[in-house]
Amino acid sequence: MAPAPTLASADRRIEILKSAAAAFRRRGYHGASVDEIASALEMTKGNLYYYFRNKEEILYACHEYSLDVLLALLDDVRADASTPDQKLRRLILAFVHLLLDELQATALTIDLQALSPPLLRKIIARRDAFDRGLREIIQQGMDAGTFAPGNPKMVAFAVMGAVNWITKWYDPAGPLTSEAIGQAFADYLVGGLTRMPGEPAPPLPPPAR
Amino acid sequence: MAPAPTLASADRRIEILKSAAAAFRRRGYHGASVDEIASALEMTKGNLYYYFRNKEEILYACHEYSLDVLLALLDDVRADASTPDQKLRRLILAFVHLLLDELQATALTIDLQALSPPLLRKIIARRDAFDRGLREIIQQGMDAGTFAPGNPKMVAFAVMGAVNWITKWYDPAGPLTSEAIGQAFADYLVGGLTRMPGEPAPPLPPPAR
DNA sequence: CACAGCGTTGAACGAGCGTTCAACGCTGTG
DNA sequence: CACAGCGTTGAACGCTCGTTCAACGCTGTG
Repeated sequence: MAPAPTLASADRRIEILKSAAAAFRRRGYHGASVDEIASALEMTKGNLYYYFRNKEEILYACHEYSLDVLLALLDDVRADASTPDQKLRRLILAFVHLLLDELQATALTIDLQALSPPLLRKIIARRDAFDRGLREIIQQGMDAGTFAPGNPKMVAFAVMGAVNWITKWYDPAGPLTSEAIGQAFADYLVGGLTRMPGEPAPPLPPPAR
Repeated sequence: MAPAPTLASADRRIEILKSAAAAFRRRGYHGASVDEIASALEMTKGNLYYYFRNKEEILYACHEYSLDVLLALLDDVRADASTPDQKLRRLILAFVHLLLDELQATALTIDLQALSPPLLRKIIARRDAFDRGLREIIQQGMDAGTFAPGNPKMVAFAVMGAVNWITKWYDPAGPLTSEAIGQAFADYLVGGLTRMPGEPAPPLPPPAR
Protein backbone atom coordinates (compact mmCIF):
# COMPACT_ATOMS: atom_id res chain seq x y z
CA MET A 1 0.00 0.00 0.00
CA ALA A 2 2.64 2.51 1.01
CA PRO A 3 3.99 3.98 -2.24
CA ALA A 4 7.32 2.21 -2.52
CA PRO A 5 10.16 4.65 -2.00
CA THR A 6 12.66 4.51 -4.80
CA LEU A 7 14.84 1.50 -4.27
CA ALA A 8 18.56 1.44 -4.65
CA SER A 9 19.68 -0.52 -7.65
CA ALA A 10 21.09 -3.38 -5.62
CA ASP A 11 17.84 -3.80 -3.73
CA ARG A 12 15.95 -3.86 -6.96
CA ARG A 13 18.11 -6.70 -8.20
CA ILE A 14 17.27 -8.71 -5.11
CA GLU A 15 13.56 -8.00 -5.53
CA ILE A 16 13.83 -9.39 -9.02
CA LEU A 17 15.65 -12.46 -7.81
CA LYS A 18 12.94 -13.20 -5.30
CA SER A 19 10.20 -12.84 -7.85
CA ALA A 20 12.14 -14.97 -10.30
CA ALA A 21 12.85 -17.66 -7.74
CA ALA A 22 9.18 -17.90 -6.89
CA ALA A 23 8.20 -18.08 -10.55
CA PHE A 24 10.87 -20.67 -11.33
CA ARG A 25 9.71 -22.81 -8.44
CA ARG A 26 6.10 -22.76 -9.60
CA ARG A 27 6.64 -23.23 -13.31
CA GLY A 28 10.23 -24.28 -13.80
CA TYR A 29 12.85 -22.21 -15.60
CA HIS A 30 11.48 -22.67 -19.09
CA GLY A 31 7.89 -22.51 -17.98
CA ALA A 32 8.22 -19.14 -16.27
CA SER A 33 8.19 -16.17 -18.59
CA VAL A 34 10.26 -13.05 -18.17
CA ASP A 35 7.05 -11.09 -18.38
CA GLU A 36 5.62 -13.04 -15.46
CA ILE A 37 8.62 -12.22 -13.30
CA ALA A 38 8.36 -8.55 -14.15
CA SER A 39 4.59 -8.25 -13.77
CA ALA A 40 4.75 -9.58 -10.22
CA LEU A 41 6.86 -6.53 -9.41
CA GLU A 42 4.67 -4.22 -11.45
CA MET A 43 7.40 -3.46 -13.89
CA THR A 44 7.73 -4.12 -17.60
CA LYS A 45 9.82 -6.96 -18.90
CA GLY A 46 11.98 -4.60 -20.90
CA ASN A 47 13.03 -3.02 -17.66
CA LEU A 48 14.42 -6.30 -16.37
CA TYR A 49 17.14 -6.04 -18.97
CA TYR A 50 18.45 -2.96 -17.28
CA TYR A 51 19.38 -5.14 -14.31
CA PHE A 52 20.26 -8.44 -15.95
CA ARG A 53 21.72 -9.29 -19.31
CA ASN A 54 19.26 -12.10 -19.93
CA LYS A 55 17.05 -14.72 -18.36
CA GLU A 56 19.88 -17.14 -17.82
CA GLU A 57 21.78 -14.59 -15.78
CA ILE A 58 18.77 -14.30 -13.49
CA LEU A 59 18.74 -18.03 -12.94
CA TYR A 60 22.45 -17.98 -12.31
CA ALA A 61 22.12 -15.17 -9.78
CA CYS A 62 19.39 -17.10 -7.97
CA HIS A 63 21.65 -20.08 -7.52
CA GLU A 64 24.60 -17.90 -6.62
CA TYR A 65 22.57 -16.17 -3.95
CA SER A 66 21.24 -19.42 -2.50
CA LEU A 67 24.71 -20.88 -2.34
CA ASP A 68 26.05 -17.77 -0.63
CA VAL A 69 23.51 -18.25 2.09
CA LEU A 70 23.96 -22.00 2.42
CA LEU A 71 27.74 -22.02 2.37
CA ALA A 72 27.78 -19.32 5.02
CA LEU A 73 25.57 -21.55 7.12
CA LEU A 74 27.88 -24.48 6.58
CA ASP A 75 30.89 -22.46 7.72
CA ASP A 76 29.01 -21.42 10.81
CA VAL A 77 28.08 -24.94 11.73
CA ARG A 78 31.54 -26.29 11.11
CA ALA A 79 33.06 -23.63 13.31
CA ASP A 80 31.08 -24.46 16.41
CA ALA A 81 32.71 -27.01 18.63
CA SER A 82 29.96 -29.52 19.19
CA THR A 83 29.37 -33.18 18.44
CA PRO A 84 28.56 -34.33 14.91
CA ASP A 85 24.95 -35.12 15.76
CA GLN A 86 24.45 -31.66 17.21
CA LYS A 87 26.06 -30.14 14.13
CA LEU A 88 23.89 -32.13 11.77
CA ARG A 89 20.83 -31.22 13.73
CA ARG A 90 21.64 -27.56 13.67
CA LEU A 91 22.43 -27.69 9.98
CA ILE A 92 19.08 -29.24 9.13
CA LEU A 93 17.14 -26.82 11.31
CA ALA A 94 18.80 -23.79 9.80
CA PHE A 95 18.64 -25.14 6.26
CA VAL A 96 14.89 -25.61 6.48
CA HIS A 97 14.48 -22.17 7.97
CA LEU A 98 16.55 -20.49 5.27
CA LEU A 99 14.93 -22.48 2.50
CA LEU A 100 11.37 -21.67 3.47
CA ASP A 101 11.70 -18.20 4.95
CA GLU A 102 14.43 -16.61 2.89
CA LEU A 103 14.95 -18.42 -0.37
CA GLN A 104 11.38 -18.60 -1.66
CA ALA A 105 11.61 -22.36 -1.22
CA THR A 106 13.86 -22.52 -4.19
CA ALA A 107 17.51 -23.11 -3.32
CA LEU A 108 18.81 -26.09 -5.21
CA THR A 109 15.57 -27.24 -6.71
CA ILE A 110 15.37 -25.21 -9.90
CA ASP A 111 16.63 -26.49 -13.21
CA LEU A 112 20.34 -26.33 -12.93
CA GLN A 113 20.60 -27.97 -16.31
CA ALA A 114 19.14 -24.92 -17.98
CA LEU A 115 22.42 -23.10 -17.40
CA SER A 116 25.04 -23.12 -20.12
CA PRO A 117 28.12 -25.22 -19.36
CA PRO A 118 30.45 -22.47 -18.08
CA LEU A 119 27.95 -21.12 -15.57
CA LEU A 120 26.79 -24.61 -14.75
CA ARG A 121 30.30 -25.63 -13.77
CA LYS A 122 30.66 -22.76 -11.34
CA ILE A 123 27.43 -23.57 -9.56
CA ILE A 124 28.13 -27.28 -9.42
CA ALA A 125 31.54 -26.64 -7.91
CA ARG A 126 29.99 -24.70 -5.05
CA ARG A 127 27.17 -27.15 -4.58
CA ASP A 128 29.75 -29.91 -4.34
CA ALA A 129 31.55 -27.94 -1.66
CA PHE A 130 28.35 -27.95 0.36
CA ASP A 131 27.90 -31.66 -0.21
CA ARG A 132 31.43 -32.35 0.94
CA GLY A 133 30.90 -30.36 4.11
CA LEU A 134 27.76 -32.29 4.90
CA ARG A 135 29.42 -35.63 4.25
CA GLU A 136 32.31 -34.65 6.43
CA ILE A 137 30.03 -34.08 9.40
CA ILE A 138 28.35 -37.41 8.80
CA GLN A 139 31.70 -39.16 8.44
CA GLN A 140 32.84 -37.69 11.74
CA GLY A 141 29.74 -39.03 13.41
CA MET A 142 30.39 -42.47 12.00
CA ASP A 143 34.02 -42.38 13.05
CA ALA A 144 33.02 -41.36 16.54
CA GLY A 145 30.49 -44.18 16.67
CA THR A 146 27.61 -41.79 17.26
CA PHE A 147 26.24 -42.71 13.87
CA ALA A 148 25.83 -46.20 12.50
CA PRO A 149 28.46 -47.19 9.95
CA GLY A 150 27.43 -46.68 6.37
CA ASN A 151 28.08 -44.66 3.26
CA PRO A 152 28.17 -40.98 4.22
CA LYS A 153 27.59 -39.97 0.64
CA MET A 154 24.30 -41.80 0.49
CA VAL A 155 23.15 -40.46 3.82
CA ALA A 156 24.03 -36.95 2.68
CA PHE A 157 22.02 -37.43 -0.50
CA ALA A 158 19.07 -38.71 1.49
CA VAL A 159 19.15 -35.74 3.84
CA MET A 160 19.44 -33.25 1.00
CA GLY A 161 16.62 -34.95 -0.84
CA ALA A 162 14.29 -34.95 2.13
CA VAL A 163 14.94 -31.28 2.81
CA ASN A 164 14.88 -29.98 -0.73
CA TRP A 165 11.71 -31.90 -1.44
CA ILE A 166 9.93 -29.76 1.14
CA THR A 167 9.57 -27.11 -1.53
CA LYS A 168 7.27 -29.44 -3.43
CA TRP A 169 4.64 -29.66 -0.73
CA TYR A 170 5.17 -26.71 1.57
CA ASP A 171 2.35 -24.21 1.65
CA PRO A 172 3.22 -20.93 3.36
CA ALA A 173 -0.46 -20.44 4.10
CA GLY A 174 -0.79 -23.91 5.59
CA PRO A 175 -0.80 -24.84 9.27
CA LEU A 176 2.82 -26.03 9.43
CA THR A 177 5.41 -23.45 10.36
CA SER A 178 8.90 -23.69 8.94
CA GLU A 179 10.04 -24.07 12.54
CA ALA A 180 7.86 -27.13 13.14
CA ILE A 181 8.95 -28.71 9.90
CA GLY A 182 12.60 -28.14 10.73
CA GLN A 183 12.19 -29.77 14.14
CA ALA A 184 10.37 -32.79 12.76
CA PHE A 185 12.94 -33.30 10.03
CA ALA A 186 15.89 -32.89 12.36
CA ASP A 187 14.31 -35.38 14.77
CA TYR A 188 13.75 -37.96 12.09
CA LEU A 189 16.86 -37.49 9.97
CA VAL A 190 19.27 -37.39 12.89
CA GLY A 191 17.46 -39.39 15.53
CA GLY A 192 16.07 -42.02 13.22
CA LEU A 193 12.83 -43.88 13.09
CA THR A 194 13.28 -47.29 14.65
CA ARG A 195 13.28 -47.65 18.42
CA MET A 196 14.86 -50.75 19.82
CA PRO A 197 12.85 -52.23 22.69
CA GLY A 198 13.74 -50.50 25.93
CA GLU A 199 15.72 -47.80 24.23
CA PRO A 200 15.12 -44.37 25.69
CA ALA A 201 13.64 -41.98 23.20
CA PRO A 202 15.92 -39.03 22.48
CA PRO A 203 14.81 -35.76 24.06
CA LEU A 204 11.82 -34.45 22.19
CA PRO A 205 9.72 -31.36 22.50
CA PRO A 206 6.11 -32.29 23.41
CA PRO A 207 5.36 -34.82 20.68
CA ALA A 208 4.51 -32.87 17.55
CA ARG A 209 1.06 -33.76 16.29
CA MET B 1 21.43 -52.35 -34.54
CA ALA B 2 18.90 -55.00 -35.38
CA PRO B 3 16.33 -53.36 -37.67
CA ALA B 4 13.44 -52.87 -35.30
CA PRO B 5 10.56 -55.14 -36.20
CA THR B 6 7.34 -53.24 -36.62
CA LEU B 7 5.96 -52.53 -33.20
CA ALA B 8 2.39 -52.87 -32.19
CA SER B 9 0.71 -49.57 -31.57
CA ALA B 10 0.54 -50.00 -27.81
CA ASP B 11 4.25 -50.75 -27.61
CA ARG B 12 4.97 -47.68 -29.64
CA ARG B 13 3.06 -45.59 -27.16
CA ILE B 14 5.19 -46.93 -24.34
CA GLU B 15 8.36 -46.27 -26.27
CA ILE B 16 7.26 -42.69 -26.62
CA LEU B 17 6.49 -42.42 -22.95
CA LYS B 18 9.95 -43.63 -22.04
CA SER B 19 11.63 -41.20 -24.37
CA ALA B 20 9.42 -38.41 -23.10
CA ALA B 21 10.05 -39.25 -19.46
CA ALA B 22 13.80 -39.15 -20.05
CA ALA B 23 13.56 -35.84 -21.88
CA PHE B 24 11.29 -34.33 -19.23
CA ARG B 25 13.68 -35.40 -16.50
CA ARG B 26 16.66 -33.78 -18.20
CA ARG B 27 15.06 -30.55 -19.34
CA GLY B 28 11.76 -30.26 -17.56
CA TYR B 29 8.39 -30.32 -19.27
CA HIS B 30 8.62 -26.92 -20.91
CA GLY B 31 12.30 -27.28 -21.68
CA ALA B 32 11.92 -30.53 -23.59
CA SER B 33 10.66 -30.14 -27.14
CA VAL B 34 8.31 -32.51 -28.87
CA ASP B 35 10.88 -32.79 -31.61
CA GLU B 36 13.49 -33.92 -29.11
CA ILE B 37 11.25 -36.70 -27.84
CA ALA B 38 10.57 -37.85 -31.38
CA SER B 39 14.15 -37.65 -32.64
CA ALA B 40 15.37 -39.94 -29.87
CA LEU B 41 13.12 -42.59 -31.38
CA GLU B 42 14.09 -41.67 -34.92
CA MET B 43 10.65 -40.56 -35.79
CA THR B 44 9.28 -37.17 -36.81
CA LYS B 45 7.42 -34.99 -34.40
CA GLY B 46 4.37 -34.97 -36.59
CA ASN B 47 4.13 -38.68 -36.10
CA LEU B 48 3.82 -38.30 -32.34
CA TYR B 49 0.42 -36.78 -32.89
CA TYR B 50 -0.80 -40.04 -34.28
CA TYR B 51 -0.33 -41.55 -30.82
CA PHE B 52 -1.10 -38.62 -28.54
CA ARG B 53 -3.38 -35.66 -28.90
CA ASN B 54 -0.80 -33.21 -27.63
CA LYS B 55 2.23 -32.73 -25.42
CA GLU B 56 0.20 -32.42 -22.28
CA GLU B 57 -1.37 -35.79 -22.87
CA ILE B 58 2.11 -37.30 -23.02
CA LEU B 59 2.98 -35.80 -19.67
CA TYR B 60 -0.29 -37.03 -18.26
CA ALA B 61 0.33 -40.54 -19.55
CA CYS B 62 3.78 -40.53 -17.97
CA HIS B 63 2.35 -39.78 -14.57
CA GLU B 64 -0.49 -42.19 -15.04
CA TYR B 65 1.94 -44.95 -15.90
CA SER B 66 4.22 -44.21 -12.96
CA LEU B 67 1.30 -44.21 -10.59
CA ASP B 68 0.03 -47.52 -11.97
CA VAL B 69 3.35 -49.05 -11.12
CA LEU B 70 3.71 -47.46 -7.71
CA LEU B 71 0.17 -48.07 -6.53
CA ALA B 72 0.48 -51.71 -7.54
CA LEU B 73 3.61 -51.87 -5.43
CA LEU B 74 1.82 -50.31 -2.50
CA ASP B 75 -0.99 -52.86 -2.72
CA ASP B 76 1.55 -55.64 -2.77
CA VAL B 77 3.33 -54.38 0.30
CA ARG B 78 0.15 -53.79 2.22
CA ALA B 79 -1.03 -57.28 1.50
CA ASP B 80 1.94 -59.06 2.97
CA ALA B 81 1.59 -59.87 6.62
CA SER B 82 4.78 -58.53 8.11
CA THR B 83 5.74 -55.87 10.62
CA PRO B 84 5.59 -52.18 9.72
CA ASP B 85 9.36 -51.83 9.63
CA GLN B 86 9.65 -54.74 7.23
CA LYS B 87 6.91 -53.28 5.08
CA LEU B 88 8.54 -49.88 4.97
CA ARG B 89 11.86 -51.44 4.14
CA ARG B 90 10.41 -53.45 1.33
CA LEU B 91 8.53 -50.47 -0.01
CA ILE B 92 11.67 -48.35 -0.18
CA LEU B 93 13.72 -51.09 -1.80
CA ALA B 94 11.16 -51.73 -4.50
CA PHE B 95 10.43 -48.04 -5.03
CA VAL B 96 14.07 -47.31 -5.72
CA HIS B 97 14.30 -50.26 -8.03
CA LEU B 98 11.23 -49.27 -10.02
CA LEU B 99 12.21 -45.64 -10.13
CA LEU B 100 15.69 -46.23 -11.48
CA ASP B 101 15.24 -49.34 -13.58
CA GLU B 102 11.76 -48.94 -15.01
CA LEU B 103 10.56 -45.38 -14.81
CA GLN B 104 13.53 -43.57 -16.36
CA ALA B 105 14.14 -41.99 -12.98
CA THR B 106 11.12 -39.84 -13.48
CA ALA B 107 8.08 -40.93 -11.47
CA LEU B 108 6.81 -38.02 -9.44
CA THR B 109 9.55 -35.57 -10.18
CA ILE B 110 8.37 -33.94 -13.38
CA ASP B 111 6.38 -30.76 -13.42
CA LEU B 112 2.96 -31.76 -12.26
CA GLN B 113 1.96 -28.14 -12.35
CA ALA B 114 2.25 -28.09 -16.11
CA LEU B 115 -0.96 -30.11 -16.33
CA SER B 116 -4.25 -28.32 -16.72
CA PRO B 117 -6.51 -28.41 -13.65
CA PRO B 118 -8.77 -31.34 -14.63
CA LEU B 119 -5.87 -33.67 -15.40
CA LEU B 120 -3.90 -32.33 -12.48
CA ARG B 121 -6.67 -33.23 -10.07
CA LYS B 122 -6.77 -36.83 -11.23
CA ILE B 123 -3.04 -37.29 -10.78
CA ILE B 124 -2.97 -35.59 -7.41
CA ALA B 125 -5.79 -37.81 -6.18
CA ARG B 126 -3.80 -40.93 -6.98
CA ARG B 127 -0.57 -39.51 -5.61
CA ASP B 128 -2.40 -38.72 -2.39
CA ALA B 129 -3.59 -42.30 -2.23
CA PHE B 130 0.03 -43.40 -2.32
CA ASP B 131 0.95 -40.91 0.38
CA ARG B 132 -1.85 -42.12 2.59
CA GLY B 133 -0.71 -45.71 2.22
CA LEU B 134 2.80 -44.79 3.18
CA ARG B 135 1.65 -42.79 6.19
CA GLU B 136 -0.53 -45.65 7.29
CA ILE B 137 2.43 -47.99 7.45
CA ILE B 138 4.40 -45.45 9.42
CA GLN B 139 1.49 -44.85 11.76
CA GLN B 140 1.20 -48.56 12.41
CA GLY B 141 4.86 -48.68 13.31
CA MET B 142 4.43 -45.81 15.73
CA ASP B 143 1.37 -47.38 17.30
CA ALA B 144 3.22 -50.64 17.72
CA GLY B 145 6.13 -48.82 19.34
CA THR B 146 8.56 -50.04 16.70
CA PHE B 147 8.93 -46.49 15.47
CA ALA B 148 9.48 -43.44 17.61
CA PRO B 149 6.42 -41.28 18.11
CA GLY B 150 6.16 -38.36 15.72
CA ASN B 151 4.21 -36.97 12.83
CA PRO B 152 3.78 -39.73 10.21
CA LYS B 153 2.98 -37.17 7.56
CA MET B 154 6.35 -35.50 7.97
CA VAL B 155 8.22 -38.76 8.02
CA ALA B 156 6.42 -39.82 4.86
CA PHE B 157 7.37 -36.56 3.16
CA ALA B 158 10.97 -37.01 4.21
CA VAL B 159 11.10 -40.54 2.84
CA MET B 160 9.49 -39.55 -0.44
CA GLY B 161 11.84 -36.61 -0.75
CA ALA B 162 14.94 -38.67 -0.14
CA VAL B 163 13.89 -41.28 -2.66
CA ASN B 164 12.58 -39.00 -5.40
CA TRP B 165 15.68 -36.84 -5.11
CA ILE B 166 17.76 -39.78 -6.28
CA THR B 167 16.78 -38.89 -9.82
CA LYS B 168 18.72 -35.67 -9.46
CA TRP B 169 22.08 -37.31 -8.89
CA TYR B 170 21.77 -40.88 -10.12
CA ASP B 171 23.99 -41.76 -13.05
CA PRO B 172 23.12 -45.08 -14.71
CA ALA B 173 26.70 -45.28 -15.96
CA GLY B 174 28.11 -44.64 -12.48
CA PRO B 175 29.44 -47.21 -10.02
CA LEU B 176 26.33 -47.38 -7.84
CA THR B 177 23.73 -49.96 -8.74
CA SER B 178 20.09 -49.28 -8.07
CA GLU B 179 20.24 -52.27 -5.75
CA ALA B 180 23.01 -50.76 -3.63
CA ILE B 181 21.24 -47.43 -3.46
CA GLY B 182 18.01 -49.09 -2.38
CA GLN B 183 19.77 -50.98 0.39
CA ALA B 184 21.57 -47.93 1.70
CA PHE B 185 18.40 -45.85 1.68
CA ALA B 186 16.33 -48.53 3.36
CA ASP B 187 19.02 -48.94 6.02
CA TYR B 188 19.14 -45.25 6.76
CA LEU B 189 15.49 -44.31 6.38
CA VAL B 190 14.16 -47.22 8.39
CA GLY B 191 17.04 -48.04 10.69
CA GLY B 192 18.07 -44.47 11.38
CA LEU B 193 21.38 -42.81 11.84
CA THR B 194 22.07 -42.38 15.52
CA ARG B 195 23.29 -45.33 17.56
CA MET B 196 22.78 -45.18 21.29
CA PRO B 197 25.82 -46.40 23.18
CA GLY B 198 25.68 -50.16 23.53
CA GLU B 199 22.83 -50.51 21.10
CA PRO B 200 23.24 -53.42 18.75
CA ALA B 201 23.40 -52.32 15.15
CA PRO B 202 20.52 -53.70 13.12
CA PRO B 203 21.49 -56.54 10.80
CA LEU B 204 23.47 -55.13 7.90
CA PRO B 205 24.99 -56.64 4.83
CA PRO B 206 28.80 -56.30 4.90
CA PRO B 207 29.13 -52.54 5.57
CA ALA B 208 28.62 -50.75 2.27
CA ARG B 209 31.58 -48.65 1.32
C1' DC C 1 16.64 27.44 -16.89
C1' DA C 2 19.57 24.05 -19.40
C1' DC C 3 21.60 19.82 -19.12
C1' DA C 4 22.88 15.06 -17.99
C1' DG C 5 21.93 10.60 -16.85
C1' DC C 6 19.41 7.00 -14.53
C1' DG C 7 15.49 4.14 -14.67
C1' DT C 8 11.65 3.11 -17.39
C1' DT C 9 8.57 2.34 -21.27
C1' DG C 10 6.31 0.01 -25.09
C1' DA C 11 6.61 -1.39 -29.48
C1' DA C 12 8.87 -4.34 -32.63
C1' DC C 13 11.60 -8.27 -34.23
C1' DG C 14 12.91 -12.98 -34.77
C1' DA C 15 13.44 -17.50 -33.35
C1' DG C 16 11.63 -21.67 -31.55
C1' DC C 17 8.13 -24.70 -30.82
C1' DG C 18 3.45 -27.00 -30.54
C1' DT C 19 0.13 -28.28 -33.66
C1' DT C 20 -2.23 -29.27 -38.12
C1' DC C 21 -2.84 -31.49 -42.42
C1' DA C 22 -2.78 -33.05 -47.12
C1' DA C 23 -0.33 -36.36 -49.34
C1' DC C 24 2.41 -40.64 -49.66
C1' DG C 25 4.16 -45.62 -49.31
C1' DC C 26 3.60 -49.95 -47.72
C1' DT C 27 1.05 -54.12 -46.47
C1' DG C 28 -2.50 -57.24 -46.65
C1' DT C 29 -6.98 -58.49 -48.68
C1' DG C 30 -10.53 -59.70 -52.23
C1' DC D 1 -4.37 -55.96 -60.09
C1' DA D 2 -7.28 -52.68 -57.49
C1' DC D 3 -8.34 -51.05 -53.21
C1' DA D 4 -8.31 -49.70 -48.30
C1' DG D 5 -6.27 -48.12 -44.34
C1' DC D 6 -2.55 -47.70 -41.06
C1' DG D 7 1.57 -45.37 -40.01
C1' DT D 8 4.45 -41.85 -41.54
C1' DT D 9 6.20 -37.65 -43.61
C1' DG D 10 7.51 -32.84 -44.08
C1' DA D 11 6.05 -28.49 -44.86
C1' DA D 12 3.42 -24.75 -43.13
C1' DC D 13 1.00 -21.87 -39.68
C1' DG D 14 0.57 -19.13 -35.70
C1' DC D 15 1.56 -18.09 -31.24
C1' DT D 16 4.51 -17.30 -27.42
C1' DC D 17 8.40 -15.46 -25.51
C1' DG D 18 13.27 -13.69 -25.04
C1' DT D 19 15.64 -9.82 -26.49
C1' DT D 20 16.57 -5.16 -28.46
C1' DC D 21 16.18 -0.29 -28.78
C1' DA D 22 14.93 4.45 -29.57
C1' DA D 23 12.57 7.59 -27.00
C1' DC D 24 10.75 9.59 -22.67
C1' DG D 25 10.20 11.57 -17.79
C1' DC D 26 12.02 12.62 -13.67
C1' DT D 27 15.57 14.25 -10.48
C1' DG D 28 19.39 16.64 -9.09
C1' DT D 29 23.18 19.72 -10.39
C1' DG D 30 25.62 24.00 -12.21
